[in-house]
Amino acid sequence: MAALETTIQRAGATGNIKATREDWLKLALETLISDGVERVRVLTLGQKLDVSRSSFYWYFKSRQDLLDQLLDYWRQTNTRFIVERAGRPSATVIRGVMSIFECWVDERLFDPQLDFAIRAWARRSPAIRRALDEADEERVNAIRDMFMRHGYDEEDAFVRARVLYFMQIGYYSLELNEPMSSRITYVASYLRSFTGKEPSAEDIEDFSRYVEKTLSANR
Amino acid sequence: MAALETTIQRAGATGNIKATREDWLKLALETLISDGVERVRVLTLGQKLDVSRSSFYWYFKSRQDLLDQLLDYWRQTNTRFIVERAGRPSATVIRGVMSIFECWVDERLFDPQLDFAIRAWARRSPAIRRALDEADEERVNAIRDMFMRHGYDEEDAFVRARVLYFMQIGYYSLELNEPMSSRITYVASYLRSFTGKEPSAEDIEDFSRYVEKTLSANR
DNA sequence: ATTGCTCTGTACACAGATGTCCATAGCCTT
DNA sequence: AAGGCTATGGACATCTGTGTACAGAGCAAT
Repeated sequence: MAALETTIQRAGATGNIKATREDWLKLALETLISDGVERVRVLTLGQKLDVSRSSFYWYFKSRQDLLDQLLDYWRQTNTRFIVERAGRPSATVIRGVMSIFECWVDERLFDPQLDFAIRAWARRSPAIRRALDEADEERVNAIRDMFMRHGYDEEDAFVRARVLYFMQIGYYSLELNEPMSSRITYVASYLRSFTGKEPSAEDIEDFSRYVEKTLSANR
Repeated sequence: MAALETTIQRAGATGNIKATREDWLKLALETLISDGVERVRVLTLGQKLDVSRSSFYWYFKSRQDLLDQLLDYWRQTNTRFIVERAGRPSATVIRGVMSIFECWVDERLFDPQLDFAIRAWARRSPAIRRALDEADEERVNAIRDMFMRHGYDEEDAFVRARVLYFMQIGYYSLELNEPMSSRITYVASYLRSFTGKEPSAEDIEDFSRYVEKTLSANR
């Protein structure tokens, strides 16, 4: 993502540039993800970029200004893909759930660490809280609708959507760092547990193929 | 909990006491729960207790010393009750799961906010990380064993334990603040989803009764 | 080569946090 | 009432962070 932008920026830069606006943003995002908002600090970022803080205040109005933009970035990524995947037509529920599972497998679709960082941030900022609540509701509703399209009644669809979504958020909360190979071992069990139906051998096979493809693409 | 201790302490106190060790600890715990470790600060706590920081350094070696004791408190609460509830004999899986559900209903058994605070803390402290991983594993294993006692094979039991536990952690991560009345509306659906079996009317009734009793006891 | 624009460094003011030192207030015992 | 001990207040040193002011470096266009 950033490599390209940075190159473009640097090429179009006019003069005496050590750190571009994108450098600051990118490092801030990485820091938000790995360490949380509290650690996104102008001083620290500047030290890492080996540039003084004036550079920052040239590009950004204040620290708050930067944080606002980090939130915007999140808004435009994580939720969008879940809703899109849940909305795709699918032949069976199993296939529908598999479609959503793709988000948990491919970090280009859903970045759990970023989501987690936002969640922590929301604990102490009402504005973030609001944005997050909206996102969560939008996601659960999209998953519920998928279940309903496959004939589950509204309550059951809602509960199953929650179980599926909350379970995944919970999984990320634990930060287990399991390799993908162990995670997919249990796919059949998860599908059975989430849908109440038995996945076919072909379902499992197709999903494994998708995971393989994704892993090599992200390498 | 704290009212009693505080009274005892104050009674036994010898002299010129404005803030007891327990006052500091209790406020620190509350702050940890509501705002996270980063906000557990000697200065801030002192201001709230209306006492200078020297008082703190009389009781505690350092801020770290205080934090260590907060972790100990957590160690001795949350995990213990989950394991205990999961280990109780139960006539059916449904009853077994209900037994664990009690922890999610009664904050005297499991304090989700505290657990969450520890989880956030673990992100930036390897020592906390280790303690938390151990606790998570212990909890999942206890739930898995419960499923196995009711005839689920090991893999299925393990996945169901994870779904149940992760789903709950995920639920807390979202911090929905739903009233208990809406939460119990879906109990039947959750039981069905978690066990793959149909709860009886009596099961649901008994659980509602338990919730009622707990709510009034915690009031 | 001069001018102008963009970006950077240095310095300053200020706020909030930790930890240490030491005098002493206030109760308890004798 | 005097002394002793516990707990507290206030001062000081130090560190980390934000934000502002301003001079000036370095390239680009003229």
